[in-house]
Amino acid sequence: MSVNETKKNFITDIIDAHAESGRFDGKVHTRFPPEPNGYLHIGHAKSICLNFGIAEQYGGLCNLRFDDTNPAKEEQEYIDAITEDLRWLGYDWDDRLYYASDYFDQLYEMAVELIQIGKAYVDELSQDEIREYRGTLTQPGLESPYRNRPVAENLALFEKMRAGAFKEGEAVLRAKIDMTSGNINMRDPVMYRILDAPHPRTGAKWKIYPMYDFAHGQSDSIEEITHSICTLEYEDHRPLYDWYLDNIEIYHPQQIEFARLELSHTVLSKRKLIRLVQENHVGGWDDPRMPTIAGLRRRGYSPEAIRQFCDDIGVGKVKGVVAFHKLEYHIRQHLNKTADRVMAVLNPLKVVIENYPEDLVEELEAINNPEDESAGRRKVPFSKVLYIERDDFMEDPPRKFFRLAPGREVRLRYAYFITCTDVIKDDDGEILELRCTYDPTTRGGAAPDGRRVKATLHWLSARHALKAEARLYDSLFTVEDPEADSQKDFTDFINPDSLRVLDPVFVEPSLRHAKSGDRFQFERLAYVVVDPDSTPDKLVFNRTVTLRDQWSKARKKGGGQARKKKGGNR
RNA sequence: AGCGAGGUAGCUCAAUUGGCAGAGCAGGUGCCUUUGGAGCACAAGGUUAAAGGUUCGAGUCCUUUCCUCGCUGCCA
Repeated sequence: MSVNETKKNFITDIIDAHAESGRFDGKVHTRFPPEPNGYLHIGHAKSICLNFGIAEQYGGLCNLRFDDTNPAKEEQEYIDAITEDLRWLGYDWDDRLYYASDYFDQLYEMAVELIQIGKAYVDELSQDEIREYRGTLTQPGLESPYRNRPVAENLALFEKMRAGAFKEGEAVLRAKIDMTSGNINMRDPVMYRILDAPHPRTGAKWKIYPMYDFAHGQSDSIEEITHSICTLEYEDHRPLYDWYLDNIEIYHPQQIEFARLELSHTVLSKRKLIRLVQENHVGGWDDPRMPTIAGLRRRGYSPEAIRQFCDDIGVGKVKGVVAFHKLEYHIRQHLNKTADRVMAVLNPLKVVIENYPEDLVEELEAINNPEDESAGRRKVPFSKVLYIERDDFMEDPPRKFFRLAPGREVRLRYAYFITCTDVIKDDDGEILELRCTYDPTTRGGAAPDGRRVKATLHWLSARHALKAEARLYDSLFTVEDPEADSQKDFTDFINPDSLRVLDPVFVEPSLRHAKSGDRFQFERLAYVVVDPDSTPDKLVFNRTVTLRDQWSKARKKGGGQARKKKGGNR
């Protein structure tokens, strides 16, 4: 996997500056800290590539740490899925798999320490009262009446919280910082709350759980992380991150914030993704239309393409929206080099070669991947009755349509030149089949007399073709930003044609033993992947992405009949 | 209004830290082609949000203004 070793950005600038000043002895140790409350998505991939990538770039290490401080939301299913996706993306953390919950005992001791030095207190204000006392963005907050309890009382109360003597919401442990701070995170933030929920890892041992802010920095510290990279919305939390570390007086990593990925034509918030799943707008977390890693995998995306994409978009502090077509660019780029070409006909039109012998079957040689000679060659059977794509024939073709038409000659890829001699229709005028003749001297697709044709068509021998199912996926949303309209719900913009199932379609017999996850290019159509729903009797193909299509682009622009604007004013 | 962050090509990012504003993608034009794919070539795209200042020299430093985003969970 080629990674740009010299890729520079504002984070590497910071790291280089640290190396210069000697702050971390030139060491680089990062971590990827997902909360196991959902599946990983393409936005996480950016963070993953960043954290693991930077560690690799500097010869350092990157830990995997599950940020599991809220048992009300977290599940083992997500831990397993996240682990699988990370491995699939190609990352490895050796034995450095950690959980914030591993540190619950130490965190508790740190809290006790802060109480002892008078910097934390047990507050018995209700949740609503705490909100009122907090003040607003423009007005300072008020100190809680419980703020100045004696240390001994705080210690006893905190112990009672731990022992389960309070119910949820009856008491919290707060840091004693500054209720007038312009940064609301510093207005005596909650350190511990009571949660009456079993934890996936610690079970019923704890009744109190640390908040993110009280767990994250110390976890980084315990693991001796040097650079704690997170997204922009934690900028306001950095003073608190620093405050805990400084007051507990332990090793102090550097938090650095970057702009999270925004992608057009999709949503990336866990809240919205979970709604797509729960409201059955999609088939699950791994639905090929989902921007999750599992979804992209099932869609046919490769780890290489995702990593290249992340490398391409870079990292900065400016929020922006990356066009979805950029992701598509990278998967095309990778699959063009690696995917074997095969022929498939999605919408068949029967073609009878009138001058071809009735029972003859020829095995014609086809190139598996013109971009990769080592992919080798295969045989494709040719016979008298064929299928071609219905779109590849027009009875009355417009000017720039180069494919088959009455009287016109085209090439069948790797086979022969054929000429359309007749169009057979039913009573309604629907085209049933085409009659053609072939030129035996053009076997393999080259004309000895040097004459040329303007189009090359893919085809299948009708009696050898395999039936299969094709799932044609398109963008899940019809608009660039489904969240832009505050009057409407993002689900209002779901594309009703985001999945079109074609059954049956026909594919060449060489595909008989294709396995789930195998990726191919259906020549002239699309890149596809074999779906896990496939059975030995019936393959199911998911369309990953279409090929770039100049013809349909030209057609959209006005059928190729370039015409000058009237009026002529500029 | 308070605190914080940010504004470089349509989009995503660079600019050797004060020294000729450059790439990739998208869009455009042409070439080539046994995928209308792939590939190749070329052109275009900018008042660096704005104004002022320092300087031989400013995207970069200073001042002011404008605009965008985040923050008032016992979520992360």
